[in-house]
Amino acid sequence: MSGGPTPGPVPCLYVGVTERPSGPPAPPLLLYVVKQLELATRAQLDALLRPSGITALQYTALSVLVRRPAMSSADLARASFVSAQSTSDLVGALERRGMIERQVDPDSRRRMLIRLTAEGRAFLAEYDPLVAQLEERMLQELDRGQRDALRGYLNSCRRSLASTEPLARPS
Amino acid sequence: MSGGPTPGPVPCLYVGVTERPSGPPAPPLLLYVVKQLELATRAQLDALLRPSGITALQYTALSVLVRRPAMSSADLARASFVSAQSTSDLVGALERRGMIERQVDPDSRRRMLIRLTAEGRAFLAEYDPLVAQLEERMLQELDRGQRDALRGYLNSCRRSLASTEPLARPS
DNA sequence: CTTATTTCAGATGAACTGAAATGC
DNA sequence: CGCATTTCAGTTTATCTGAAATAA
Repeated sequence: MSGGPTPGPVPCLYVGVTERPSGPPAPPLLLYVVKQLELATRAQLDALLRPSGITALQYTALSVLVRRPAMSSADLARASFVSAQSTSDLVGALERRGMIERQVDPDSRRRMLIRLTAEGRAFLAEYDPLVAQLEERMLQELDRGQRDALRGYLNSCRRSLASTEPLARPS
Repeated sequence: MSGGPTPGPVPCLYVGVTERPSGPPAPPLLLYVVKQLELATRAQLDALLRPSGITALQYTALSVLVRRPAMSSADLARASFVSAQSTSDLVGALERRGMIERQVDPDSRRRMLIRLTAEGRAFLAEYDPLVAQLEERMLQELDRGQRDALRGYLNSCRRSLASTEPLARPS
């Protein structure tokens, strides 16, 4: 607080999210809109994948790993903005499911490099069209230029948040 | 799968996320980029709010409630793409913290209408500048027109996903 | 000795489903 | 009775922190 208790009437503030004296109401924070969208996409991706027993998180991890062979669990953590402990669990689950296999990095016997198995690739091949369809549905109102712009803006936001944050070390 | 086991070499697929024969690698799914951005924002919002004991989720709920007085818990659930049970917990926590108070809807004695308390408004007033600063940092590379475009695209995506989904009933 | 990677154990937050009570 | 709202109880998923073992 900054100016005392102000117990009775509403303190009238002119910034961000709190109330304004008149005029158009403040739009929701983009932070909030992003969260909502993530919630909606995850719910639908989960529903889509439920019969397979693979979670949305595991699927997105596979979709990253297929493009970047020979990552370690720690690499994946850095790429995903989460702790190494979190990805360790995730990678363990995918390994038990036979979707990936790991072998010791010849350059460092402490690291385990991840590779998709044939089963993992087959799984992605099976679900890829459905996921692409979900993404298409999400983007249905946007043309090609708008989609590219959206991608660029989202990456810009991610980069800006990562730049001053210790969680995101770009390896 | 569609054409057999293909055990040895990698099945070569031309859609979405799986590998292509050559050319530029497929960009990450926007679904994934959105998730990453949400993770980054929530981590930072949580860090920012940690001293207050209010979670990022609780804060965003307050930021919605300040703009929409006299909502019920069920209204908030519909506005947030989550189940009524989830918001019930959230609203209960905010009530115990003294941020909101509820009173029976005169039009329906089953409904409880939510109002921010003076304490809740003071809390938002205190943290609003910090949250606005976080949002500003996220958007630092984007000019006004790009920010408006981003907001519009995100809302379009959310709408498109909601339109065919039973979770989102527009009240 | 320090650092990075992996992993185990426990805690927490935040969603879900199912079920029950209440009011319209 | 049917439907909406709230809430209780239990479960699941996905993060976190702390701590330990291993390797460079």
